[in-house]
Amino acid sequence: MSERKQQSTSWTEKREQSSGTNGTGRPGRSNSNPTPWRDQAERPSAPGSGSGTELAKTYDPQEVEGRWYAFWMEHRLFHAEADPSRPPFSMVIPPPNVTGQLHMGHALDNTMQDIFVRWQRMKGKNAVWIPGTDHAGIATQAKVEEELAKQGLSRYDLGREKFLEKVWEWKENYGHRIVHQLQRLGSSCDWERERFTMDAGCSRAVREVFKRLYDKGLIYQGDYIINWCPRCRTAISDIEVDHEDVQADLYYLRYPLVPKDTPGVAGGADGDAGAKGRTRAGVDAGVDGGGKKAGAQAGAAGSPGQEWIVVATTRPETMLGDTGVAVHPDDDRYHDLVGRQVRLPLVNRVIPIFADSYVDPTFGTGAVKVTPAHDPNDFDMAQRHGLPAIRVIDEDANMMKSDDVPAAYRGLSRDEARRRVLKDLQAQGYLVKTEPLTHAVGHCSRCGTIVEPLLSKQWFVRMKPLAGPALAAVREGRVRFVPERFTTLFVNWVENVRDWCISRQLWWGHRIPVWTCSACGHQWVALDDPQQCPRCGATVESGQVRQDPDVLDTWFSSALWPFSTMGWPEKTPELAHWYPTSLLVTGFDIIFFWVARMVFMGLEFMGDVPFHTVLIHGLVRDALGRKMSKSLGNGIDPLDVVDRYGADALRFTLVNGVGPGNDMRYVPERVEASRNFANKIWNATRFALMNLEGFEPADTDMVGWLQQHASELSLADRWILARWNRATAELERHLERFDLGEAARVLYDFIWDELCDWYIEMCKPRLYQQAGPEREATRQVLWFVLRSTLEMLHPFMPFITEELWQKLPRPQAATAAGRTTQPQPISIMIAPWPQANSAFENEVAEEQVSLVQQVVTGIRNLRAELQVQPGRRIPAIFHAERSAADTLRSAWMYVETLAGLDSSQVTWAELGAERPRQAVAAVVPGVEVYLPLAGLVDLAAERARLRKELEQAQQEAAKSEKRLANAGFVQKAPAEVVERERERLARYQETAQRLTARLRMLEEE
RNA sequence: GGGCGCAUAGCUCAGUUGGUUAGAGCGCUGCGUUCACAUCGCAGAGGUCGAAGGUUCGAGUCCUUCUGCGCCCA
Repeated sequence: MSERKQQSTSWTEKREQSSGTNGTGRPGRSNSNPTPWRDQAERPSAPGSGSGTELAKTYDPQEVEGRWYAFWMEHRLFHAEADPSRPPFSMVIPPPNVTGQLHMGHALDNTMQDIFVRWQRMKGKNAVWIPGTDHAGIATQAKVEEELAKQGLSRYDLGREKFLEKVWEWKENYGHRIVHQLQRLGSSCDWERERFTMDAGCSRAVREVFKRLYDKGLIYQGDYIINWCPRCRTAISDIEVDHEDVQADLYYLRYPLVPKDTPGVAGGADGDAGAKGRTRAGVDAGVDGGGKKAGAQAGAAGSPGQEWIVVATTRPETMLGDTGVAVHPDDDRYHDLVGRQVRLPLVNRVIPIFADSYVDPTFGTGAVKVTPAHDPNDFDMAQRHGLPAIRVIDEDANMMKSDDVPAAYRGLSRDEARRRVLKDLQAQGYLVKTEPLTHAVGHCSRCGTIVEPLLSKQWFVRMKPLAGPALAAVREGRVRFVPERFTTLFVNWVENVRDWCISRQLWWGHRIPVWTCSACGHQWVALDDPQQCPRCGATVESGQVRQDPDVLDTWFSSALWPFSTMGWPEKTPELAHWYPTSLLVTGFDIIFFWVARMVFMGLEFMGDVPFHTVLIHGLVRDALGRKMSKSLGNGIDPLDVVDRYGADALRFTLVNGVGPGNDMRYVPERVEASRNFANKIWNATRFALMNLEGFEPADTDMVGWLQQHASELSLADRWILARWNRATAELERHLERFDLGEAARVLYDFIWDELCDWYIEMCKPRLYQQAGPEREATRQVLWFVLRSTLEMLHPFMPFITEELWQKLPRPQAATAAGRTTQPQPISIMIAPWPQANSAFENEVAEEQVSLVQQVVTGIRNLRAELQVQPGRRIPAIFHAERSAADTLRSAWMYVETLAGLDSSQVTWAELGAERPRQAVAAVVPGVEVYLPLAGLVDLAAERARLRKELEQAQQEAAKSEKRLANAGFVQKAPAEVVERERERLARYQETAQRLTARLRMLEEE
């Protein structure tokens, strides 16, 4: 059953086979890692590269994505070797179910991880993202059993060994589907390190862990009540049970009391203890409780003078297994009855009435029947009071064919049994009444079948000793949850954790490594399959030494994932360098299943937490806000979305503007918006390339270049660098806080609003002018801003950014002339991460462009109101303060172009000069612009418009005045805030004043 | 019963150390095909930030209560 590694991707058929991890638990290191750096001259013509000016008018992701993924794989850019000389960054993937296929939850989870690992890689970290799948015991076994069923076969027909061969076969054939799907998203996992929870290495880790826990007494076997799924035919753990409200009935049953002094009833020894199907609860707890069995005759329901106790139950069929009736100790109604006995109808067993504070006196009659073998709470009570547990329901959820079950009910399904029991109880006068009741019923989280609580012999892990250190780690902040609110969820669960039932009655999984010798009774755990009993020498061959037939819960192996994937229990360089991992990204739904258990196991076996930060995200819901589910059929296949809009668009949609930890709805319009965004970047680059013909980027860093060329920069150039610098710093801040929603928004706004809508428009005049140092400077700025912005966007949209980045010119002269030792990266994936630098700050430029924007927008507004032809150049009259006039004159080219003015018909005057009459006006702080458009001006409309503006300005001014009139504000608020408020007031007052003047004038007409 | 989350423009959602005029996408209105982009551009309309109190000079943001919806645990 050796596991063969099938390294393959959707696109890279010819990729050389790497040794990978080959299931030995040691990541392969056969290939020396070829340097991912190459000189420009050696760079292969980029896939599909052509001259940039040939860029298509719209972006076609289908044509681009596969190529680049193949390129990355070919150059092993996802692969990392542990390099102690560089700071580490590591993540392990939450292993998807090997039978699964990609859904939106995976898409979100993996997009987030990919963003972080690509970001950290570009920052120069020794970054690795270890992928893999889990064997999904029940799910996978069920899949294969389904296949067999089509041929009319069951797994029992094949036998265990043959069946497992089938499962492995199935896994080899179909298990890579989800891996290919992850690759289509662009996931930059180190596929050479791909692992599977049942590969040799992980299996070794499982055995090692089992043995150490067993030897330490933290794993035990015992008869306890567990959750049994009759359809999966296995035990499942508490958290694999989903409680759903069900409309049901509450039945009130009358149990006749045994008369006080009936001889031969009290103290009857239970001669059947230990008989088949009957187990004494409390044995393991050390409580010495004797069962009671009476031989008295059943009394007829209608006997005169008969006393009763009425119990309420939702599961009347379980009454066959009742071994007691419980009431609350403080319940006065039943005080006298505690210690008495009842005779169980239909069964005739005599059982005691006892008091236990678990009982809720307000529920039903305040008296409950106790069925220890089929109810967890009853089981606990039985343990406390030493009552026997009698199993009456079997593994198929049918009534047991045992002496404990009256013959009439043996073999019936639990539902049928309920009907028959009720009928008989009613016939005999024991059914008092029935009430409707909505209550929570446990369902198997995998198949939805109603879970049957069963008393059963299973393996358990003691959780309390493991939970302590985990709590401490979280409380001390060694493991941090983001968003923080998930910490309490974790802590509450861990504080109340119960022992973990780890055995599963399946064939597919890690078989429990416990052997028992029937010759001498020895039981032991072995790391390697034994041939004989170490104590008496009895052999496996003889059939005297047997391995436990059950397998372990899949989550047992998943709990070891952060270190088993790195080669534990060997001491590997990977563990030394990359453990603890840096970040775990997952959904809140598996905090208990997986996150908590990894923390437990990591602390126990590695002596350290498995990760420092746990980033929790929400669910992807459908457009109506419903959970996506198979049964509803409302799931969206992420790959359909990728086919249609591209992986980049899907990725961006999944993170853009999503609040941390919040659920999100999948709305197709949002993907379209992201697709449009991709197209916007595509066309911005297309424009740049059309204007970068013959351009050679400077062979120094941008800060150095700026120092040398500052005087050649235009206002727009200085402005975009300042804005770029802000965006860069802000992006970094959000990424550091793990807030991808805000990070993506920063990129979106910067690229669309500032880079495309303003900078590209503003730099056109210079680009269209004759060659010279100024044009070259602008080309350098355009090139730099675009390229570095692509780099910052790359973690979010890896494909399109790579495609465009490759098409942009690179500083090739530098390397060719040997003037720098810094080689050029062959891929944006390993380009250095852009960093903000104070050299780019420029508040003056920002203020000046802000004025230009206000003036331009004001003029455009007037043009739109007056329906002036967009292409028509119009005259204007500027009244402006000195400084504003200076700014506008120096930025005249922008104003003229962007506002569509005819410069030969523009006149200037001081603010306050006589205002023109037949004109509309835009009023901006420090500037009034008049458009003398005789014939177009509707004075009534103009007055109405100005009045509205005046009203707004007055309102704002009033707000400021009020604030400043408040002594507390002036005294207590920071001086900076007060100063800003004063400026604000002055600005609005000035504007209001000028609007008033203008209005008065127009009203004189 | 306990805990958590959400409630902001017609719709879907951002808005974390409390501080200018609360933002985006989609939708809507008007105009527009001059060579980056109609998967586009320009301009615009649209919100008493669920309700009521409180803290504060100042609250969408912090506290309390309430209402409605959702989730988790018992």
